[in-house]
Amino acid sequence: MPSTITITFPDGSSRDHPCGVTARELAAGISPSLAKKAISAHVNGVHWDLGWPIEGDAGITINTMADEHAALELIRHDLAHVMARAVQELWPETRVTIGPVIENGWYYDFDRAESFTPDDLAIIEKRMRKIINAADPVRSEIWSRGKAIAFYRERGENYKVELVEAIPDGEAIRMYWHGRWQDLCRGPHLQNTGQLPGDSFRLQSIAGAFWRGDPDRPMLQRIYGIGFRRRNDLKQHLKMLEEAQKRDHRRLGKSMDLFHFQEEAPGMPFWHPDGWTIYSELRSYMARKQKANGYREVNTPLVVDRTLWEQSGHWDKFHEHMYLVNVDEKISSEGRISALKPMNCPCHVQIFNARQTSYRELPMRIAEFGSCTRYEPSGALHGLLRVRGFVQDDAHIFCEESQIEAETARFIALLSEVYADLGFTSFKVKFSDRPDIRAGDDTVWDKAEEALEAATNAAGCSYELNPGEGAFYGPKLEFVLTDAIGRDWQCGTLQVDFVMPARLGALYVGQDGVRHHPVILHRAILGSFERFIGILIENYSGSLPLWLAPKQAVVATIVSTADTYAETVLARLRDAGIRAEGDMRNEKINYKVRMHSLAKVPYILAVGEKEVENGTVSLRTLGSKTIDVLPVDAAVSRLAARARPPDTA
RNA sequence: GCCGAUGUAGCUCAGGCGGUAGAGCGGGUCAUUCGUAAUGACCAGGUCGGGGGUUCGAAUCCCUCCAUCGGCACCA
Repeated sequence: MPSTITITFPDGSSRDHPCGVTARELAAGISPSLAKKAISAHVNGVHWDLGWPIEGDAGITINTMADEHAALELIRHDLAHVMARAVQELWPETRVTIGPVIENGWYYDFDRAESFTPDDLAIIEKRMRKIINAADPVRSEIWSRGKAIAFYRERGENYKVELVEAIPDGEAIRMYWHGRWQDLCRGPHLQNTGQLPGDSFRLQSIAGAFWRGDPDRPMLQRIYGIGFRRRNDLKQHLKMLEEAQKRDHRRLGKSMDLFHFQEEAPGMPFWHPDGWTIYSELRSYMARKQKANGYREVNTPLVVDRTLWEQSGHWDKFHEHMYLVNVDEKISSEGRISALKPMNCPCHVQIFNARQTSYRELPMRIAEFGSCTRYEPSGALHGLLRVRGFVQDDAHIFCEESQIEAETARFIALLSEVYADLGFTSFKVKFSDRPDIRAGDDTVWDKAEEALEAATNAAGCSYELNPGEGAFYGPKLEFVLTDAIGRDWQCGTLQVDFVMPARLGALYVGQDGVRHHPVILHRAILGSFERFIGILIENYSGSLPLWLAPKQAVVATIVSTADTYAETVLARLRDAGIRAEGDMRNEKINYKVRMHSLAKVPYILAVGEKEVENGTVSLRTLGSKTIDVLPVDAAVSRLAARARPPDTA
């Protein structure tokens, strides 16, 4: 190790320092105020604790609270420690585990026999402020594994023992102290707890979480917090959450009278007329899009004998999540067990297998708006976003290996068009590769993953890796959309499958006259109509584009003498294919405008004495205060033109 | 499925240390005929999620089941 090292600052100036100098000392060398304001450093690009020694030549920047990224990271991380300390001070019997930074905040998992209550959160917050006010110094040391394990054993912190044991050889075991309170942590951290803003954080919720995500290990109690640099940022975030909750599709579904759920059929939506209108419009649109892109639509049975599911491998992996179907023994002596189909692929393969297919017919694209039913775990159900009964916009592309690339590009293009039409211009793409439990040997998986990866790259589609999350029969691309409060949901998917064709005996005759297994591309664009509509409602806050709006226009009378005229206007709109309704109630126009605006009806056509006299309507557009007075013909043709679905416009 | 919370009128919610329930919106009726985000009055609506227990008496306390919400786990 050299005795002196060269430190270079962002302005390009550099100086020699003794090896092992800390960023805190460097900051102090610049100015006392910087030493006080400093929160951390970046040393050769690595986020660095002010107290860690620097042991080689380095470029360094000193961070203060003005450096947003570093500041938020530290604030949230230190708040996690301060919260854990507060909890252990209040309830010393609590064992601590882990507490990472997450988006907007942090969580910490605790093991404690008694449950935390919502009231406890305020108590913990108060204690945290006390710790912040104490401005206790933060320091760290690197310990040997043996010393750390002994330390935690003695204190009964068994989870920490397990964590220390799991740290790979050669990685430092760093021990941190916030005042006298100790935690195992990679760091970095702030200089002292007093650097934390005491008014810009909040404990949000308590939840259960399995230790190490393993359902066979103990259930811990997780406390979530959010933290920011300034009180205003916190307030803004809370306000945003509140606004987001108003967009929740479950809430809008109720207030807009689109659908409901009830105890007798958990996870199975009852679609009301207006909700079903959205559904039907979307389905017609998808049918046209797919037809125009070379898909043939089919329909397959809802109830299928278990032998088919055994053959496909779904029985083995998912039979606990399948609805089994049988009939009264007095009526049937067959004794067969069938299942409601949880997915469509084996059925589509039956259609493929029903006759001999030539390579000339490939790629063969078979689509179905397939009704599927899955017994999802009760805790997974979530409005329309996770249901037990749903319809997939499913299709299977039977093709040769050489066609994977072109078909992938074609699919991604189609999906992008559809998403853009539906208001989603940006979306996440995840690449999920082989899971631990899977069908097919590794050579098949190598081939499938390589093919999908190459095809995705060739299509110019960037993605993030999602290791081990593929389907049991093949790797998949997931097209992910986000709900009102930022939760991710897989909607579209593309899966490359070399396994199912062999299992289900799918064959085509190649150019060489020999039979081959085709490759199956499993794909969906929306995923399920249910989930997609849920996201769609949230994305538009219920104000759907005109072509999807259940009620496109309301003709509202101002005086009852306009009733007859309103009826004729209404008839004209309906003749033009507009979903219009009349409001001839004995109410003031103010009331009607308010009511239909709240119901998010895109157009209100008000008619009173003037309109009757001139053959006009007063057209009011949702979200706008201006009113167009125009002849009925003009209004009808304007609405009709605007109401055309994007693929027919 | 697991941890925790919640469940009162169509909706949003108040109340309830045990003595059989309230508001606002919505709905109905009547009056009002009004010009772009709430006209007024009156009326009807609830076995307080289901079942069981304690009690003279349970919406309120206890047990249990169901559903929902927030997470975790799961997601073909």
